[in-house]
Amino acid sequence: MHKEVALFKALSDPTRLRLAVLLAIHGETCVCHLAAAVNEPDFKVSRHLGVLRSAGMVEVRRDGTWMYYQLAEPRNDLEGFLQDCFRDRLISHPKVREDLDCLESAAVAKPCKKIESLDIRFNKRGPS
Amino acid sequence: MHKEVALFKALSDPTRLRLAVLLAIHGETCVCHLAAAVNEPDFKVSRHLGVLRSAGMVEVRRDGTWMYYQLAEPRNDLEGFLQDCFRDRLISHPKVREDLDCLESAAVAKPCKKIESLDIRFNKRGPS
DNA sequence: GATTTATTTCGTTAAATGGCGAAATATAGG
DNA sequence: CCTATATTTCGCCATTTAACGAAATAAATC
Repeated sequence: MHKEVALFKALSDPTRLRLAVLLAIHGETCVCHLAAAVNEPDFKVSRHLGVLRSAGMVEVRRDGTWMYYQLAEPRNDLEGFLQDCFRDRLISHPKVREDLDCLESAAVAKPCKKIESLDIRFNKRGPS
Repeated sequence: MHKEVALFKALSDPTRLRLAVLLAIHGETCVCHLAAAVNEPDFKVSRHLGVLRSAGMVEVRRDGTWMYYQLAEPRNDLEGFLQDCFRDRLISHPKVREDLDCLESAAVAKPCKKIESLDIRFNKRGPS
């Protein structure tokens, strides 16, 4: 049951849980915006994302200087439900709503380049 | 989200996860049988059960010198699903099956008193 | 009082976390 | 091409937290 233990351990830190919930609700997001959302230094958020990645919970994609993280495809019922739960239930949690507001503000104040161009092309807000 | 973090932290140890799964499948069980099931010393199992209790995952009932633990009633969707998942999915996990075999052997070798009398009265195996 | 079961305490060891600075990676400008 | 800048990650160390083993303690029974 090493895999299940690793999954629970990855979610057993408040910052990591907040990051996982944000990714579940908001979708693909760059590190700097996540850092603004949870109000923690970049290097700390980066390290926590690394832990989530080691547990197989998130995937990362590079675009220029930015690294975009998103939840990985669920590998079993447990992971699938947790993602559903994060997206559908925890969205009403006060702390999550607060984080989402900070994320939105950060995305408006300093939109990442690639996303910005997407905004222009498709006339809608990008994933980050 | 302290409560969710505490829940995940409680399940982020291999021994505790095994104990939680055993309780989900087998129902109310005394400490000595749980210790035999996971093949760990009593004091260690007792401590881990204490952690699960602090997280609100399990309840305890005293009967003579025995302490009977069982999963607490789920307080939300997350806890409810996890219990369902433990009971219905992880039952096929090799380690869990092995633990269940050890639990069964221990219950037969040294049945607890109260349960033994229940066996006689109802002519079926008790919860432990 | 002795025995059984379970929990707690204490000291040690291992692991996780956080902060700071440096190093990688990529972009932009001259 | 070189430098400057922005974003992210890594290395190192200090601090905190968690887990373990052995013995001591508590609670109930015989």
